[in-house]
Amino acid sequence: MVEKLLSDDEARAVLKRILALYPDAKGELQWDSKFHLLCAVVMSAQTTDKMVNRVMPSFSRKFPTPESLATAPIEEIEHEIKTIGLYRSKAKHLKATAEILVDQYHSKIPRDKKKLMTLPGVGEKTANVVLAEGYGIPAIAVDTHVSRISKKFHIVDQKATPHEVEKRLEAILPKKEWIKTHHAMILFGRYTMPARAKGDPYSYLDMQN
DNA sequence: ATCCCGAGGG
DNA sequence: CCCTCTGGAT
Repeated sequence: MVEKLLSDDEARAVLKRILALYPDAKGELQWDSKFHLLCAVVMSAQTTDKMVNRVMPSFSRKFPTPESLATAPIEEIEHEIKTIGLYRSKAKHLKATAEILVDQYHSKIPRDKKKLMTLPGVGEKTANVVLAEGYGIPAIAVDTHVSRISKKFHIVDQKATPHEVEKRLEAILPKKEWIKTHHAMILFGRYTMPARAKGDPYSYLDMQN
């Protein structure tokens, strides 16, 4: 069967309504430096940010700088983040990323999407979060919520990749709206229309179909 | 396509 | 018990 996608205007109307529900949405990850922001976002894969926030204070004290993380024993890093899941690969990626930051970037966090994406554990979604949250650079990070919401409302095809979702959203929204719409979609997906939500998606928008 | 993986909610 | 959580590497 053929899937009917929303027009640009229809998609904008849905997104505008989501934004109206969460006009002041912001990222909920807690961080005190761009380095710790990067670490927190790497950790947040397939994990709630509540769990990440729970380990970040101790993590940040133990590993205040890229140098301290790069030289730490892998077991020590694993121990700090064990409760967030996927901890072995995340610990390995975090240490390797810290080593690259020290060796190639003077321990600074690159302000560049392609450079960010060369870091172990950093893909397009993570890079976009760091750019948007850390540097205020317009970007739409496509996570499970953004992807799910975009598909439920047929803003994109059901088999669209995260990259395709990102390009579609960026094409229909003015850059000024990218970051706040992204945040609104996250909170809408987390609190209003979670993965187990059933029935007509528009009923969650309080909007006529 | 498969693996990584603990914690929380239903 | 089963599903999901601001994914990325192989």
